Amino acid sequence: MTSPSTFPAVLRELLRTHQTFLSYAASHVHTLDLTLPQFDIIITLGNTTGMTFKKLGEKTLITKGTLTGVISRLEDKGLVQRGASETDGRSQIVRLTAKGEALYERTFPEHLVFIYRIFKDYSSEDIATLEAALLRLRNAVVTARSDESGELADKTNGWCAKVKDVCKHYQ
Amino acid sequence: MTSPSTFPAVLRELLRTHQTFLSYAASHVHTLDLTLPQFDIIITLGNTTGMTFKKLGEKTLITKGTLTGVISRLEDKGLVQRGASETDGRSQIVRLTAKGEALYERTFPEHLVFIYRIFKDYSSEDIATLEAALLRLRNAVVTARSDESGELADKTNGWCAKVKDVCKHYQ
DNA sequence: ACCATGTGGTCCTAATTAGAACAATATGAA
DNA sequence: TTCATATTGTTCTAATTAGGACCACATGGT
Repeated sequence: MTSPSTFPAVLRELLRTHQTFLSYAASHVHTLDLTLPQFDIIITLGNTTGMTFKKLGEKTLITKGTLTGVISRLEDKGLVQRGASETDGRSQIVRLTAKGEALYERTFPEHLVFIYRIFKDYSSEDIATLEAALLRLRNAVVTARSDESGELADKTNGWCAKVKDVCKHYQ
Repeated sequence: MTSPSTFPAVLRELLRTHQTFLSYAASHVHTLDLTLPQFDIIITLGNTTGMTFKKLGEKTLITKGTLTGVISRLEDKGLVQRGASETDGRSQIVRLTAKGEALYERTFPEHLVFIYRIFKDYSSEDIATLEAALLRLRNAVVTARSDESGELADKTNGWCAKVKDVCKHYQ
């Protein structure tokens, strides 16, 4: 428990940090004439014999509807190629082309170094701690989401009045 | 310093946590027939006499180009209104309308409770720790970004070979 | 074999996003 | 004042995003 006026701050910070990091990563990726999701696909497919749309979406956190477009654009650039799955008639296997593989080999280490600079002053424990803190927050969200069904209406009615006062002073 | 194979994991976790949280928050906001950025504007404008586009963009982390569209859509819904600034001929002041104010009063406490459920098992220190960890990461990104100019080319060349080996085993 | 149900990808829409170009206004130096 | 420069908000474009509808194929039970 904490004072209600403080907890949204941590979420703002989550958004801010997320945005700052993405902007940093993008500044490098854009020099390769790729968008961040596109490069994410290249990285995920690197050193791999290919992957289903479903698995690719799970790894990169890209929704299937979006994924179709991203892959198509990479296909237009000649970096990836689609192929039919041999075991499942519905599935498409996405692979890097030779050109895509070459791009990966050439740019991924560079990108890794670029990202690595962020953690210059981090110890192993620092990173582990940060990751654990993020994981905990994510699990807390998942828990809240699963608790949501039905209970919310009951519990919040009592709280609303109390929180309403706090809102006046928020910000 | 840490093993290079581990640090991208923490960034993946940042993206995953961010996405999970946004999806949770959106599940509530969508019941109000608003998008997340739209509701963010309503919240930011609540209990306020209005705000410049610039300030609104800084608070909500929405780029000015995007902001114009978001505000226009909220204007169409009759929730906000634009007005000229009296001190600066370039500025537009965005305000909640009476309808927008009413929506804010009615839904913000509800939303706060909804978000609050996430931190059910967090102590004050837990939240402070999390926020500090995020802030530190953000500052680390900012530092890396400002160190970037010129130095990168020199330093990375030596590292690339070393990192290249690691990449083989990554994932 | 047949059918109900579920799953994998594609397509569509409305909205957001970053980035760049642009017009109008402000600001400060000469 | 006058001019160079910076800032504010709008507009435009290409890409991403979530969500839903849809089709083709899989799977399991009968």
